[in-house]
Amino acid sequence: MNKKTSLKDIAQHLGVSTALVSYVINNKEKEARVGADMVKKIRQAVIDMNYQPNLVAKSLKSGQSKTIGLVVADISNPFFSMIARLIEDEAMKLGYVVIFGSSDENAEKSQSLINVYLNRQVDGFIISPTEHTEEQIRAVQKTGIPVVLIDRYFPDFPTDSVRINNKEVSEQAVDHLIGKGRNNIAILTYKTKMAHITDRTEGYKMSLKKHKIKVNKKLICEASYQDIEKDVRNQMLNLFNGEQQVDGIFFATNSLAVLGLKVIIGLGIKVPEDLAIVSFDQSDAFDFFYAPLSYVSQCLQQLVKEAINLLIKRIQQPGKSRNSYESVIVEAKLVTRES
Amino acid sequence: MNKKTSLKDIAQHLGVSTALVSYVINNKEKEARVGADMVKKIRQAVIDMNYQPNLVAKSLKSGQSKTIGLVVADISNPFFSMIARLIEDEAMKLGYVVIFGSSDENAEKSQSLINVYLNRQVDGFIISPTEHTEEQIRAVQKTGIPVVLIDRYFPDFPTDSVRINNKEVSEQAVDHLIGKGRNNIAILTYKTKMAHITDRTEGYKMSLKKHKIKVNKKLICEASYQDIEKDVRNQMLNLFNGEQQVDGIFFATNSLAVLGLKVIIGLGIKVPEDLAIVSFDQSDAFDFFYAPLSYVSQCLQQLVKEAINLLIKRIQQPGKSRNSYESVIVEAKLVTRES
DNA sequence: CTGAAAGCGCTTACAG
DNA sequence: CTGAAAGCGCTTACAG
Repeated sequence: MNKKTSLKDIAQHLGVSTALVSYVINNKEKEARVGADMVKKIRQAVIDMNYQPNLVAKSLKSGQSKTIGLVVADISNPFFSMIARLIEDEAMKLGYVVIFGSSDENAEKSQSLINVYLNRQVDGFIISPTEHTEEQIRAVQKTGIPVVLIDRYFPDFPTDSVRINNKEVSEQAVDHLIGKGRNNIAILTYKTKMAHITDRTEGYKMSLKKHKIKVNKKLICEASYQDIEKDVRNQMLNLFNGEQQVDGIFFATNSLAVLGLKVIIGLGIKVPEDLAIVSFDQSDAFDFFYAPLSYVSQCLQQLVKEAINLLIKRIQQPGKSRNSYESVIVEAKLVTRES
Repeated sequence: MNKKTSLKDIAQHLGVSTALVSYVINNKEKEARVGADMVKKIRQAVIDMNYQPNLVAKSLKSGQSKTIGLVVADISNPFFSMIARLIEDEAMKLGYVVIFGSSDENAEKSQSLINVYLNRQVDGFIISPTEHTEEQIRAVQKTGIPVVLIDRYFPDFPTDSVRINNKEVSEQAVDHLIGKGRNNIAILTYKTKMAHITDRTEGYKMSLKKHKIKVNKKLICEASYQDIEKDVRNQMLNLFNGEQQVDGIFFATNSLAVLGLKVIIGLGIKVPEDLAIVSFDQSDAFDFFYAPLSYVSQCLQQLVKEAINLLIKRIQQPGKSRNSYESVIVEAKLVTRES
C-alpha cells in the first residue's frame, strides 16, 4: 500500500539529481557522460527500491502515449476479436498497448470512441470504419495523428488503408460456382454502402456478366446490420421458397454464412447437390456441417501486420506530408472444397 | 496539424488565469465562485477554440488514469472476447477505457502484462488468471490497486473474485446425464490445477458418487492447453475406441466441446441415442449439429456486471482495509434439450 | 561528469 | 470573485 518509488525518491536516496537517474534509467549514460560508478550506484538503487517508471508522466513529457486506439464494429465478433488479438501481439512487440472499442455500426459511437482516444493522446488509430464516418476520419487526419483503416475503407477519400482484394476474390468465388455448373447463383450480403461489401457484390456481378448470366436482382439478398438474424432468415426463406431455382450461393461474410447456413440446414437443402456454397472465411461451425465448404481465405495475420507497419511508419515520420496515403491490398484467395 | 489548444491557450486568449478556466471546465464554478459572465466567456472560448482536455495530464495530476487493465488467456477466444465486450460497455458507461492483453496460459506473459499495466497506472485490474500467478496477483494487491478475478479463481488465497457455481452446476449436468439412464459417463476437461476446472471434475465425481456409480479414471480425459487440438483428438479416440462403453459425456468448457464434437461427428456416433452430451455454453457450431445439445448456461453479462461493480467499489474506497475480499458467485444453470 | 531548472498540461489550496 | 504558484513524475537543454 506504500506509494510507488519515483525517480525523485531514488535521487534523494542517493543524494544526486533526478537528471542523473533519468539518464541512467534510459540508458543514456553515454550521451550524458555519467560516471561509471555513479551508473552502478544508480542501477543498484533502481533494483533495491524496485523502481517502476510512471508511464503517464513519461507520456505527458514526451507527447507519446505508446498507445494505439482500435475501433471495430464489435470486438465480440470473431473476425474482429482475431484482428484484435493479432494487433495486440504486434503492438506489444513494439512496446505499444491497445485500447479498444466497439462502434456497433453506429457513427455516433464511433465518434465518441475517437474523441475519447484523442483526449487520451493515442499515438495512432486502427479503425475498421462504419458508414458515415468519413468526416470523423478526416478530422483525425487533421490532428496529425496517424489513422490506418483496416478491412473496410472509403474509396472516395484518401486514407491509409489495408484491405483485401474484395472484388477480385469475390469474382473468383462466383466463377467457381459457375464452374460447378450453377447458374442461378445468389449472394447474401449486407445492406450497406461500405465499399468492402459493395465490392463483393460487384465481383459477383462481374463474374455473372463475364459468363453471360443475367444479373437477377431477386438473387441479391441484403440483410441489415441492426436486425441481422431475422433479416437473414427472411431473405433466405424468400430465396428458397420463391420461384427462383437457386443452385448456388455466395456468402459475403462469415457471420452471414453462419446465419445463412442455419436456415439452409433448417430447410433440409442438400449441399452440394442442390446448392453449391462459397463462404467468406472459416468457422468452427462449418466443421460441424456435413459438407466441407469452399471459402475465401484472407490472411488476417498479414492484414494486421501491414496495418501495424504502416501505422508505425506514420507515427515515426510525423512531419511527413499528409497528402499521400497508402492503400495496401492483401490478396485473399479462394479455397475450393466439395461445395 | 496545428497543436491542440490547451487550457493555457484559452487562459491567455481570454487574459485570465488557467485556474479559472479549469474550474469552469470541470463545472466547479460554484465552489470556486466564478463570476457568471466570466463563466459564459470561458464556455464560449472552450467551444470556439475547440478545446479538448489532455487526459494524460489530468491523469498525472489526479493519479487516476480512468483505465482498466484486462488480462485474459486469449482475447480471440469467443468466451473472452464476449467478456471483453461486456466489460467495454460497462466501463465506457463509467468513463473508463479498457486495455487488454492475452496471457496464453503463460505465467510470464501474465506478469509482463501486469507490469505494463501497473506502469501505465491503471486504476484497476480484471484478470482471468493463469496457473502459477498467485504471487503476481498478491503483488498487485500490495500496491493497493484493486484486482478482481473473473471466471477463474484461487480458492486458497484471498482475492476479490467473481465466478460461477462450477461444482454445483457440473453436478447437475452429470445428474442430468444419469437421469437419462447413462452410467458410463466421461468428462473432457483441461489438464490444469486451476479451480474453476477442477471444480467441474469435482462436481462430476460428486454426481457419480451420489448415484453410486464408481468413478472410472479412464473416463476422465484431460487435454493440455498447449496442444489442445491433438490432445482432444487422441483422448476422444481413446475413449470411444477403447473397451469402455461410454454413453454420456460432459464437456467442461465450450472450446473443449467444439473440438470434442468434431471427433464425435467424425466417428459417426449417434447423439443422443448412443451418446448423451452436456456442454458448457452455447456456440454457433452447436446449431449446425443435428441434435440440440444440453448445456450449462452462464450469464456472462451478470458475471461482468458483478466484476465491474466490485472493482469500481474498490477503486472508490481505496483506503479500505484490504483484509476482507469478496467472492461473488453467479448461478449458472443447466439448460436441457434433446441430448 | 553532475546539478539546477524549465516545462509537458493539468488541478487546487492559498492569498487577496 | 480572480490570480500566482506549487506540484503530479518525468526529460532534457543548459551551465558549470
